[in-house]
Amino acid sequence: MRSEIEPGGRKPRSFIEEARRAQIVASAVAVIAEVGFAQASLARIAKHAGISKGVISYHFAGKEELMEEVVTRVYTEAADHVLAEMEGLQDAGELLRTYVIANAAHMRRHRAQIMALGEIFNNLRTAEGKPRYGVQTSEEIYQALESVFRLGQRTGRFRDFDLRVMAVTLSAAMDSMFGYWAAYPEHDLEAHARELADLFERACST
Amino acid sequence: MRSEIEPGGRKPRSFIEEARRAQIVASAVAVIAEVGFAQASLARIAKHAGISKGVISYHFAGKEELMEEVVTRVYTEAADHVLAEMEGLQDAGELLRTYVIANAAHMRRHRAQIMALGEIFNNLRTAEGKPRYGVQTSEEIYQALESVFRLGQRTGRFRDFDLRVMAVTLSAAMDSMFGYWAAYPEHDLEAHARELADLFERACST
DNA sequence: TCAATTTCTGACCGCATGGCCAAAATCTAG
DNA sequence: CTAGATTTTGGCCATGCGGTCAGAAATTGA
Repeated sequence: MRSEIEPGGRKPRSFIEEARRAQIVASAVAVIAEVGFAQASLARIAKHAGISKGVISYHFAGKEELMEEVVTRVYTEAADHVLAEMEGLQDAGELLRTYVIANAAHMRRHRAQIMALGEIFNNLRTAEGKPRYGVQTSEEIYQALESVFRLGQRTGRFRDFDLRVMAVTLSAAMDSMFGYWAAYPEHDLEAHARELADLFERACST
Repeated sequence: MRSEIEPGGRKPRSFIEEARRAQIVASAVAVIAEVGFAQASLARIAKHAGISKGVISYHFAGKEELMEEVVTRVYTEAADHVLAEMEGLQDAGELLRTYVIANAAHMRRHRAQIMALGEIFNNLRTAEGKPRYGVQTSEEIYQALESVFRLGQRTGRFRDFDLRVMAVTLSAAMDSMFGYWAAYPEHDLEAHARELADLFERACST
C-alpha cells in the first residue's frame, strides 16, 4: 500500500540538484508554517534559504511545482509511517485505533511539515483558480478507511453504517484535531487522539 | 441566545445606502461561491453587481469590512435558524440530533452563502497576515455544543467523555458534511445528516 | 426651478507578486 | 590549465491587486 499522490519519481540530474531542491522544499515548509501560505512568496522562501530568488526558478518550473513537491514529500512520509504502524493488524477496531494514534504521533513529531501541508491543501490553486487539492484528493484516504470499516462490518465487529459518511467524518476529525493543536500548542494531542479513538470505536461498534 | 460575531448593529444613513450594501454583499457572496475567495477581487465583485469598483470603496471602508459584513449576515442568519429549531427541546439527544439536521437543512437552502462563508473563514487574513477568523472564532460554537453535552452527562443520557474533543469533532463533522456536498452536489445531504446524528448519538450515549 | 448633497464613474497610483534573463561565478572533465 | 557546462546573481518586467480622487451624474429639498 503506497501513496498515489505522485505516482512517478523524478530522476535528479546531479547531487547538487537534489540537495538544492530538498533545501528549497525545507525552507518552503518553514516559511509556510510560520507565516501562512498567502505570505509565503518566492522571495521570502529564497531569503529563508539564503539564496537568490532566481535559484528557485532554476530548480523548479514554477511555484506550483515547488508546492507540489512539498506536498509529495510530506504526505508520502506521513502515509508511509501510518501505514507501517497498521501493517499486520487484523482486527478492524485495532486498525481504527492505530490509524488515529499513529497519525497523532506523526503530527506531533512533524508539526511544521503538517501545518505547511494543510496550508497548501487549503490555499493552492491552479492557474484557472480552482483548488489544486480538492475533495477528490482525499478520495484515496476515504477508500482506505472504508476498507477498514468494511472489514469490521464483515467480521461482525462493526454495525451497519454508511461507509462514506464515516470515512469523511473520521478524516475531518483528524484534521480538526491537528487544527486545534496547531492553534493551541498546549493542547494534549495524545489525549485527544485517545478520545477520538474511543469516540469512533463506539460509533462503529455493534 | 444570539450570535456574538458582530455585537453592534450599524445605522444605515439612507435607504439607498442600505440597499447598495446589501446588493454588494450579495454579489460578493455569488462571486466568492463561484470562483473562490482568492479570485474574488473588488473589480470582479463590482462587475457582477453592474457597478463601478469605486462604489464599493464608497460604501465600505475596505475589502475587509465588506468580507466581515458578509460573514455577519450569513452567519447570524444560519445561527438564528438553527437555534430557533433547538428552542424548547429538553433532551440532550434530541438537541444534538436537531442541531445536525437543522444545520443540514439550512445549508441546503443557502448553498452559495455557506460556501462563501467557508471561503472567507478559511482565507481572510488581517493586514498582518494572520487569519481573521481562526479557531478562536469557533469558541462560541464549541461552548454551545459543550453545554448540550454537559446537559446530557448530567441527566445520565450521555457517558463521560471529553467535552472539548466532542465539540471540536462534531463541528468538524458538520463542516466536512458541507464540504463533501459542495464538491458533490448529488450527494444526499439529508441522509448524511441522519447518519451523522446516529454516529454522534452512539458516540455520546451511555 | 435650482442649488446643495449624495452617489457614481473611470482613470490613476503604489505596491507586491511570479517569472525572466544576461552576465557573472563556480564546477567539471579532458 | 582551460574550455565547456552548470549554477547563481540581481535587476527587470508585466500583471493584478486594493485603494484614491476629481469631476460628472443623479437625487433631494425648499
